[in-house]
Amino acid sequence: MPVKVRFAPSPTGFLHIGGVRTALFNWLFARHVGGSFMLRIEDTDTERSEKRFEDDIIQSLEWLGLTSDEPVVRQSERRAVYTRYLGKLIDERKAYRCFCTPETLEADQQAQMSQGLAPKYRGGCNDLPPAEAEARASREPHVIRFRMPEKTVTFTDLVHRKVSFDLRLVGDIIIAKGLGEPLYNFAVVVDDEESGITHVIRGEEHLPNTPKQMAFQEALGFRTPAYAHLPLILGPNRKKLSKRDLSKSVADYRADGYLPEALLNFLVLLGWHPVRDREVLTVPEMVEEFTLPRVQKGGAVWNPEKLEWLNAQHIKLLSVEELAARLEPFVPPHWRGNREFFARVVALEQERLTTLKAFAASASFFFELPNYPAELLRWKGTDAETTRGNLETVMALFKKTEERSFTRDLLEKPLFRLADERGRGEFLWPLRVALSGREASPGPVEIAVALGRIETVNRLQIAVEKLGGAATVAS
RNA sequence: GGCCCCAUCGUCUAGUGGUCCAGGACACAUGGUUCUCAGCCAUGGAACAGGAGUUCGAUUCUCCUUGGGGCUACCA
Repeated sequence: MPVKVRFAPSPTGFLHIGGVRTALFNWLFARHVGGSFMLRIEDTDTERSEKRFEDDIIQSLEWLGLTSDEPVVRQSERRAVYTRYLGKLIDERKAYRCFCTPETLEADQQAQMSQGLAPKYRGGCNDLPPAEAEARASREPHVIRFRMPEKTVTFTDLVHRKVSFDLRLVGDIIIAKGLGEPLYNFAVVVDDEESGITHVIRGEEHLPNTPKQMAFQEALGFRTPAYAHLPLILGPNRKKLSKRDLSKSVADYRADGYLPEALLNFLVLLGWHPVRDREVLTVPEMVEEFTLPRVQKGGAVWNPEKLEWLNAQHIKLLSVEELAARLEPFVPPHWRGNREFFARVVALEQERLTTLKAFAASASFFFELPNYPAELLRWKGTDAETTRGNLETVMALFKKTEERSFTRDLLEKPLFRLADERGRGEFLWPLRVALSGREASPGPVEIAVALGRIETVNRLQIAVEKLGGAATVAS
């Protein structure tokens, strides 16, 4: 049977990091073995499910490149199917209608827990004669309970190895609020069977659900897929990452200038490790190397610094053209007016960038005349006269340089000879500040070359004037 | 409370009985690199939770303790 996996989020919130990790591992597993991956929207809870969340999930997955090989399935569109199986279970006496009130149930549950018992249903509806139950069903609100077999279930989890649960402790759980309203555990089993899912890869919080779902499969005559429960992603407090820890959704990371491949790279390393120690991986490399047996058992704490570092690494991996294209949504349109110039700036900033978003702030001086106080031009208290003299010297040098010789190679030599004569700090610092207006920026020659001769001289002129020099050296 | 899962540097992890006085990455510290910041390079500190057992030999196997986590909904 061909391998088939699914990612089955419920649209009750924006797609978050934990969800992406589950989707990623499913997708990688499918790609690695040549199987298929599908998306199923688990919207059986009509109260909490919202269309905008579903849209966000689909769009985010698309941005990440974790796309479904098949049309998206929505549980809300499959009610008739669940109803049919529910009816079958009731007819076969494997499930029954329960008329107990939530209040009664909760009281009994409390009572059991205070006695140190595992709370389970003992309300008595399991003994109701079928005819009577059917009669009451038409006029009384009720739920449907599954007659849980009294036995221990043992199964082999692909990451945890052997796991076993005693179903006697679980009892007759509710599988639907009525014939038309199935609950999670039941709907999952039906859909996985009908979709031909061979491997269920999901978060470890579902481990206790597995034996229940296996009991349903047995009752319905379904096959049992292979299971792999992934370790949880933990917040700084070592608890399951919640929306509170991570007010950030995938869309937020996108807006903050993270690359999808960097986010994926970071996530794949949370609970999995390649055979070799190389950690910066492209998506094709992840597909190539991913295997389930190398998945970790313990939970992993989310650490944003490493994500930043990986993002910087992936930015460096991009070609200048590609990076320029990805930067588009993050910069004012007029910056991109001159494509050639924009590319030159991108090339300069590439190695110092950690996020796409940071580009606008650190590169703005290339596109707009910098505004800075005159004092900034003076290196460690060098007096204004000396500083101005140094700037005028550079300006003179640049002015007599031919346009075609205004390159990094040809400029560096004479400039550094001068810098050695005048003192590197005293000479280079004011030059760099004159061009960038910043305390921190790329090197002066690099900026000058990117800016071009005319604009460079122009900015030097402005700096000289700031230091009280006359605009004498006009050309 | 009950059931289940887990346990190597601060964090992510390598490690499947000897090759481990435990390796890599992030972060941190120090030094180097054309002024600055970043980057890059080098160096450094930093861990097998504890106790029994199995074994000639345990980070690796078993058990217990401790610690952490998940589940225990007419949520998923």
